[in-house]
Amino acid sequence: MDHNNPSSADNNRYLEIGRNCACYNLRKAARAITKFYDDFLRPSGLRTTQFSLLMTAKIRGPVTVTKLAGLAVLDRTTLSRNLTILEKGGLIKIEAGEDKRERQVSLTDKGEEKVIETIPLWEQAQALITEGMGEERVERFLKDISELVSLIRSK
Amino acid sequence: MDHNNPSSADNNRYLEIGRNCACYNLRKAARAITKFYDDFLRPSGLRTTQFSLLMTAKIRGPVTVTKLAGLAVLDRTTLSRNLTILEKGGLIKIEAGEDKRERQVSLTDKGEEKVIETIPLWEQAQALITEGMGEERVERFLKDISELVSLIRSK
DNA sequence: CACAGAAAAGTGTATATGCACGTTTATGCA
DNA sequence: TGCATAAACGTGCATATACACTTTTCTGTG
Repeated sequence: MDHNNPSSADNNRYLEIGRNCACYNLRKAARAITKFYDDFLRPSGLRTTQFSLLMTAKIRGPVTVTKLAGLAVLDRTTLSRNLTILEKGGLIKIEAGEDKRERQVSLTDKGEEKVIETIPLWEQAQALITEGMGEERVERFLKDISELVSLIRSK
Repeated sequence: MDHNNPSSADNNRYLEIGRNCACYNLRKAARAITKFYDDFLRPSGLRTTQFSLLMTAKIRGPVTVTKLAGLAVLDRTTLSRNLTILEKGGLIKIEAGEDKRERQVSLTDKGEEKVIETIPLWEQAQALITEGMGEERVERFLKDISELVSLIRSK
């Protein structure tokens, strides 16, 4: 029972925190899966963050920065800098709206082409995850994630 | 059926990719939950990343940089920089090992105190997540996450 | 209309993240 | 023993992330 080590109970407590912490484990998984997808996407020159943003801008664009940030669960100022990179790469255009405060984001032709070129790479990564975990489980997992985000946002 | 819009089928495809992408949704959730925990931890001056690192170093320390990186699913060079910040804050110490290439990481007394001071803040955040999702579901979710990470690492 | 306040966006600063590459130290084999 | 190789770590660079603060523009109300 380790009577000689007064800190062993504490240590178990710490281990449990590490095992149970939703934030720690979610971040860990996000790092791992980001690397996994990034490795597949590398030939395209896009990172997953950039690919996701292009996809969202493609579907919802033209869209304002604030709206896009809400959709992507991203801080507006973070998005602002991410967009700058894509704009420099000629993949998106950012234009003033009627409301002069707003900036409307949309894909350029080059951006559209890049998305089309990258989708097959994404599919390779996604397929391996789906095969590995099983389709049903992935679906359940994504549902859990989605509800977790809703929960957090409601607090 | 939207016969006038030749791209509507494509658009549905894009929407589906966004809904199904494990990477995108996991990253989104990680951002949301990081902000959630960070808000609770703020009085401590620690971010969740730092708290997690201190906890891991506390449990496993003294431990080498490479080993710690493996435990935290973190690139070694990322960890190296994260550790520098904690060292400057006086929360950890990094000492040369017998093997002169290695650097042994462990908590300082100040680091130990900081962990103890921060745990109640972490508990507040964690409790809200557990209550909101339900204990069983959180457990299942963490299990899914853990197996996803194992799956990725096996590829 | 004028002005207070809100809304949209950007900047300064700091942390977080990982790839490519280089340096130091240890190890194993000819 | 000497040298090729590997292991451990750090640095340069670029992207990702968010908070605090500022600037520009709009909106509603007296």
